[in-house]
Amino acid sequence: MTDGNTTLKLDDFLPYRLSIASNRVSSAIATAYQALFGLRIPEWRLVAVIAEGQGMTQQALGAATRMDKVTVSRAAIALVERGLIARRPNPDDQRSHLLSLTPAGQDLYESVAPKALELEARIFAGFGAKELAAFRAVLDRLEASAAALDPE
Amino acid sequence: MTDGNTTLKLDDFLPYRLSIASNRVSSAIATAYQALFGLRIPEWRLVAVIAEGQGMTQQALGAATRMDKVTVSRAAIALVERGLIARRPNPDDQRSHLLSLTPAGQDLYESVAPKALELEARIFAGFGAKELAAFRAVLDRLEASAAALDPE
DNA sequence: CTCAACTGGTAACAGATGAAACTAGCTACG
DNA sequence: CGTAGCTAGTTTCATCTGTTACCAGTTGAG
Repeated sequence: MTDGNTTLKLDDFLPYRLSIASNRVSSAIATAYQALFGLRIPEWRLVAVIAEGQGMTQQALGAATRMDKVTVSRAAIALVERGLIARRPNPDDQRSHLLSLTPAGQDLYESVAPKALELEARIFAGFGAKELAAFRAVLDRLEASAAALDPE
Repeated sequence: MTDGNTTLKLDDFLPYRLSIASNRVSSAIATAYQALFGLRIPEWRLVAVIAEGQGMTQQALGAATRMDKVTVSRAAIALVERGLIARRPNPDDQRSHLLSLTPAGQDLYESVAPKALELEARIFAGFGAKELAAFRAVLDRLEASAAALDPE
């Protein structure tokens, strides 16, 4: 070491670790979904949320999935094209549609969901319940505090 | 609830939470670096690693930062253009260069590093040391187990 | 009414990122 | 040596994601 100043080991920098870990996990999941169901992450997220609450607008879906409205729009179009979701006109607002799963979409969801849980279990295997709960809690607070800093 | 089947609340799905939190944090950091120093994340990562170990090849930098060699190449070119790093020929291998910080790069690093730590502190404010250590440990194991699943 | 400001959704555009193709240099084995 | 196969780095191309611009429809003030 030739410098006598502030040093920052990248490996000790938490935002970096977080980013790496998250990218690895996302990539593993994306690969699996793509291979198993031909779904990309935004599409799968939409399916999951619509399955819990049929008849939502894209607006609501964007809020629920934290995705941009553009991303939601594209995913929705792709899912309609594949016959996995259907759009009903919204009687309260001509501009928007209410999205719900078609029978095919419902079927897909029912095979995707267990697979998702299994994948999650495999990735998070070897962690204790308390450990995971703590991890989740940190993520939640982190999400809030980072959002507060970034006025985007 | 009208279905009697497996349900998966997206909000309970850890990979999703992880991805959201990570994106928020990365975005906050990217915004800050861009505004303060005109650096993008890959560039800043390179600076940080080169500062710890001058005279590395891009190959080595890629391994250290977990970034693609293309990303490293682009970041290196951008940093050279700005006069923040210099490339020396590698006497052992004509194909590769050894990268090190210029005085300007060193200066920049010395003002970036404290700022980075401060940002990290702010984002992770309100967490206990033990909590953070546990969080870090989970990230580490996660990184490994996700990488193992994704043969990419 | 009707006009201005606003919102849901899409399209067009731009930036970031990774995979594949390519170039130049290295290494090994005949 | 010389040629086949490999590696460091760059370029090219496709893909993903978000910002901006835009259109149709809605709401509220007058």
